[in-house]
Amino acid sequence: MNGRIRAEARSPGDTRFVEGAGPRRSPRLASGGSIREAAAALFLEKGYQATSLDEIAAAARVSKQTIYTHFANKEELFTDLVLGNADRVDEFVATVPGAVNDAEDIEAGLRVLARLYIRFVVRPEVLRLRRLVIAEAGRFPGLARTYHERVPQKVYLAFASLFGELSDQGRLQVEDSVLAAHHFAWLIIGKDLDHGMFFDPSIPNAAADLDGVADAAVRVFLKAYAGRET
Amino acid sequence: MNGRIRAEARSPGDTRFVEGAGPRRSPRLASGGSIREAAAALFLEKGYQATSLDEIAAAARVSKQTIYTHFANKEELFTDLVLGNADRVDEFVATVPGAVNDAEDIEAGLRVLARLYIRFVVRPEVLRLRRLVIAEAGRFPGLARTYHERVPQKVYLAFASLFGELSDQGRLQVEDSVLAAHHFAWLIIGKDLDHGMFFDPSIPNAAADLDGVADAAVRVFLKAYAGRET
DNA sequence: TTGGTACTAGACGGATCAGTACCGAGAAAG
DNA sequence: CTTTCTCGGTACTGATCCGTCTAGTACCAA
Repeated sequence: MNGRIRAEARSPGDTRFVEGAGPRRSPRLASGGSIREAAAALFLEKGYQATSLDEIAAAARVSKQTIYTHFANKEELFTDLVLGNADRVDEFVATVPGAVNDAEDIEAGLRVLARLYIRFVVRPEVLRLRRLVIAEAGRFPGLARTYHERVPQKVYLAFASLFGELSDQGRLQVEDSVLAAHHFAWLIIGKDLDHGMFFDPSIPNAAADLDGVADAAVRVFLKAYAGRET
Repeated sequence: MNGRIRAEARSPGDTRFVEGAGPRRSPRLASGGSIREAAAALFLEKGYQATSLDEIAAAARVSKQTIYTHFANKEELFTDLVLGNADRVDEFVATVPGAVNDAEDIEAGLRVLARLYIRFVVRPEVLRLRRLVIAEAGRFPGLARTYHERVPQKVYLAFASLFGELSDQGRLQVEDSVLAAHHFAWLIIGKDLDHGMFFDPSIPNAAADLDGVADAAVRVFLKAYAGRET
């Protein structure tokens, strides 16, 4: 059912065999990566409980025993996946200061930032990972806390620090920069994030005009927080 | 392990027996309610998969067979619970128009509304139900859609209709009332709802100044959408 | 050659769980 | 009193699944 060519054409254990179409199985000890990939795909699609290790092993074209040589148990494989993919926010967070400072005025800069932000959040992998973590927050509360610190919180704090600087420069009028960061974030992503939690993220909101949503959020934000621009 | 008195003091099948402290089991065919209660408590605490029908039966002081006379299977019991508790939004939605119209000015009215709203959303039962639905959105996409329509969407639309009226009266300046409704909603609940998804809702955000958050949201909203007050 | 490592394939233990079957005890109706 | 219905208690079936274990193969280094 997996559409594999391998089973009938290959003698068992022959690692040098090159697949007809698929990539060659990298020899020796490189299985960790393919296990991670297969586990990610299955966990994100079906959830933690509904994904069996046998399925993961089959999808990774690896025996179950091999999984247990790389990971202690199912839980460790799961947390490794969640936290491994969590670091991808850093790419976005790094662009936050520059997005505004490189722009001509605050409004243009925030618009750029807002558009980057909503596009980052609305991606199916991000939505699915968030959903997965929320779903297992009861079973793995520590993982949920860590994920929240490493992903959403990190973004809020980056916004807060940016707004603090802009306020010091008089380009914004912000009293509580963390509160302003939350206002900025949720004005932008509230609607689409909510949608992504309840509906299948792979067919994203057809009627979603991401740029329009981002621009409208910036407009509201600046009405409340605009300072005197140079 | 359930701390029950019943097992040792009661001969099996004696329905007339009155429990030491608990309420008397209502005779004949009234078990539907207690099953629902027990299922709700367990599903909301542990999730769908992790809750077994044996647990529900034990908690409801009912045999497993009795569950199957009231519900076709586990899935039906689950959807019944989710949709049954979903109708509690109506109490809130009904107060939306009055909250503003009964107030002296728009700002006071929106403040009342915002405080009601955040208090409604932040309740542990609401957060847990939302988390449960999101967690099972993959397995029960139809249920997730229905829940979203009956709960969050209903609130957004109530806000939108209110803002549309207020705009017609010149008391607000709103072009897209649905967009304004989302802005209003997420300014208020974004931060705490996010927190409630990742952390245990039973120990709610200790540092949460709900009134302060609501008032700040209203301030931002009105900077962007205020009309000319009479 | 020898030994160690990484791997496959498959079976198995032990446990959980949804759903069914069966029995006996009450309760209500005739 | 008898029949019929509801219900609790419990055992059972069939299935799934984690994690372990065994047997055997391929590769590499000493």
